Amino acid sequence: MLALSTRPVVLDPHATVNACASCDARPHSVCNAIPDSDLARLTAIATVTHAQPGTTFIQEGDPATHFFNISSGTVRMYKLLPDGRRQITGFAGVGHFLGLAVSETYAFSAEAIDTVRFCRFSRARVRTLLDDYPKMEKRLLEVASTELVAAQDQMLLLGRKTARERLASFLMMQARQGVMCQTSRTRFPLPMSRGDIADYLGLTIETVSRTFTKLRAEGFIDIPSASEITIRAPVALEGMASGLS
Amino acid sequence: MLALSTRPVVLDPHATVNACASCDARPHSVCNAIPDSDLARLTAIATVTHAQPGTTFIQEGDPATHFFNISSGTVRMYKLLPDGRRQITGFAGVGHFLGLAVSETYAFSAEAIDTVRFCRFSRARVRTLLDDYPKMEKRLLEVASTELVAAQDQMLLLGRKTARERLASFLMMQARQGVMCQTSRTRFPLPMSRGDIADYLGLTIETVSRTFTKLRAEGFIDIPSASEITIRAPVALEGMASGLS
DNA sequence: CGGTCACTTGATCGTCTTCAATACCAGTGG
DNA sequence: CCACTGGTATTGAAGACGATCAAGTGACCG
Repeated sequence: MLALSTRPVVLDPHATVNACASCDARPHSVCNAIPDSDLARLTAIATVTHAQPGTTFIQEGDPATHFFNISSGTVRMYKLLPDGRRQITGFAGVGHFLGLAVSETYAFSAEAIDTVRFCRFSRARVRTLLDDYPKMEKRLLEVASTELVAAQDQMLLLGRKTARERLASFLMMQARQGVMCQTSRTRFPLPMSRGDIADYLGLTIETVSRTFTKLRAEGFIDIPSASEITIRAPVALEGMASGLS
Repeated sequence: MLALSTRPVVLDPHATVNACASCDARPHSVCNAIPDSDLARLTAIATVTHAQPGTTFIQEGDPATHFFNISSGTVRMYKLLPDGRRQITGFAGVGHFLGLAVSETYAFSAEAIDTVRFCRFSRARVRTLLDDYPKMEKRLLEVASTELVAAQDQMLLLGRKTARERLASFLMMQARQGVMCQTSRTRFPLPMSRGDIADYLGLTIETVSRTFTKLRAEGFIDIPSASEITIRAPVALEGMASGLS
């Protein structure tokens, strides 16, 4: 439950020539379904954009006009109840594809946590692109299926796990996906605040903080700074995450 | 949290000639992406099957060899923690497509609640079918996207709503999708038990029962029998469901 | 009828929330 | 260099919502 930032200030688009070819996100993204030779077509419909920390660039309920593809930074996706209660449905990093939906409006909001670079595609244009590249449609289906599985895991977490188990699950998840860009296998940054973590795990800031402190006191983790974590007992934490505590 | 039924007794498959053409589920299902003229191809790879109440026909962790398409009855999908805590991730009815996943194993289990009729398709065969019918792939992507949106709603419910709000959300959801097959717009059956509802909403049986009783005492609903509900104040309940209580 | 099973209701308990105070940290300006 | 500020994180004490434990009710069925 957190205060909201102001509405999306529009961002600073700048045209780019064949940006897709040199995009950092390409290897991790659905874009790799399009062969290098045809990359110009993708570049043609993409608008490269930045969002400053705290900027809302997708607003739940707004007409769903664009798709987004994150090329750097971290995004939080969330839904709100009228009284301000917030549920973060996921964090999106490099290569993540946002905006998949049948509905005419976005089903969630998305905010930049740190500075985020991303590509924006008009839905209509992507649709025509998809017709020519069934492989890309296959990739999207894969992505959607994978997210669905992750969503089911999250339901198990939110519905049935204790605060301790939730934190352990969260940390192991971060550790797993952090490995790619980390030197140390056990130490990684947490780009999001305690409030974000709380709203992602269905807890309060205080419970998150207390549970972190306890896990540290018990020797499972270390907390060099508020936004950095070291895993001390990965196996034990993995067990805890899956409910064997 | 409920006791588990025994492992899947295998079911009674019986070959059928062009079953798909007369299938009740077809209008509601992804199958309708395949033109009537080519329906024989679909029938050729489908195996029509029944499952008795309580039968587990998909087991989390088993090799994911088949897709399923429900033609009648209701199914519960769920995940378990090692100590038996259960989270029901969804109920699947007529036309629902199960088994979408990239992974080599099923991410959830599925059990028949009442007697369920469904078609079973080998994944490999469906894959080749998809290559010939890109329209079907599009439909699958739509289905996956829709489920993803529903999953996000469920995360909001599990992470941030009160017991009261969860029950209200659940009832309105049932009412919405029940309308299709119901005569009365306000009265509908609940095929699932209190235990199922509890495990779907992240509550206990007792809390579900108490909350139902309270909602009835307050005049929002009526409970003609344990497995039937009448909505008395749909607008108020809808508000409650979205957190305006 | 007696037995089973699901559901309901009641009393107590515990985990997480809420409310409140304090600590910490980075940035700013005296 | 240090005081001041605003924001975030931590810690403590009290409270509440839902869980747990336990008993009671009712329906269905042999």
